[in-house]
Amino acid sequence: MESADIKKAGLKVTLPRIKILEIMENSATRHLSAEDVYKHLLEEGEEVGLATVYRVLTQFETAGLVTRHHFDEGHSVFELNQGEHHDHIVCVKCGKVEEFIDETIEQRQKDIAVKAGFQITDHCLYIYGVCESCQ
Amino acid sequence: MESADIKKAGLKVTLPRIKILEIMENSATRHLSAEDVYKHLLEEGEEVGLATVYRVLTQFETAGLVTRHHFDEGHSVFELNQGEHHDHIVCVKCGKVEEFIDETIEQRQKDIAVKAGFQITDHCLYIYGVCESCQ
DNA sequence: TCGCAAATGCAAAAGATTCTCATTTCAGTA
DNA sequence: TACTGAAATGAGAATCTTTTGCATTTGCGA
Ligand SMILES: [Mn+2]
Ligand SMILES: [Mn+2]
Ligand SMILES: [Zn+2]
Ligand SMILES: [Zn+2]
Repeated sequence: MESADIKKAGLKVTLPRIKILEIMENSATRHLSAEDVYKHLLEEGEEVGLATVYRVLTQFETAGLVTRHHFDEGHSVFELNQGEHHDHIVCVKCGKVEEFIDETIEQRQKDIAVKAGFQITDHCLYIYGVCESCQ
Repeated sequence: MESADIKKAGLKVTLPRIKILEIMENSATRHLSAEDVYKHLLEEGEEVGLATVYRVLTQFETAGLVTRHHFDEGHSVFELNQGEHHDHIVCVKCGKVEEFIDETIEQRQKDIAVKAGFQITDHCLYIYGVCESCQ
């Protein structure tokens, strides 16, 4: 994930875009809100506006560089699209997020969509629960 | 679903609560936003504030009378808890929502949670796609 | 290096939801 | 049935997240 990917997406390679990509690559947590990204930028002393963060993340989403999630929190979170599709299990106490993929579930979803006459564009499965260390 | 259910939830049986319950029972669409409910109230000439609608829906959710969903729309939608748990397939063009339940998926989710050391509190599976009449 | 469309920062605006507080309405009791 | 206090409500202000308008800046191809 680098400047080349930004260019490939038909976007100009600008400092805010490079920085945002870097932050999403190097952050300790894979799933970041726009506000999270903005705070990282401030910490690094970058003069990037919050509006730009929102704009860039949306553009990256459109370009397929990141995925946007709506966990039960009232704001979007974004993650870099590296590796393949996966789903999420979220701790309702500490917010920890683990990822998983289950081929059986994936296949059943396709079957369900066919049966309902839908052409799938996307799907998301969120399991909420209490993680081991929060129990 | 009636006044008795409101009382059972430890809530006073008030006119706004009764009306909101009625609307959710009789609406043509099972899945309504707070704004939707509010509009129905206005149409019926009820003088109920939007803030009350939000308050009541949240209370109903806590009491287990309704379920809140976060489809990819930027606002919550609510549905009455009648019948059992189910998941949703949503048309990204017209917004139509169909419901389904798949025992295999339900079981796999439980297995996944156990493997991850989580105690499940809830889960939701949204399939997005284009419905038959929108293709 | 130049020119210009694309991108940005800032502030204002918008959309969804929550909160404050004065007033009203239930629900239990006399 | 009337009385009383706690719970609930309405209206508007406030909050939170996200988007937009616009003047200014910045990549990038010529
Ligand atoms: Mn993920
Ligand atoms: Mn439903
Ligand atoms: Zn936890
Ligand atoms: Zn449709």
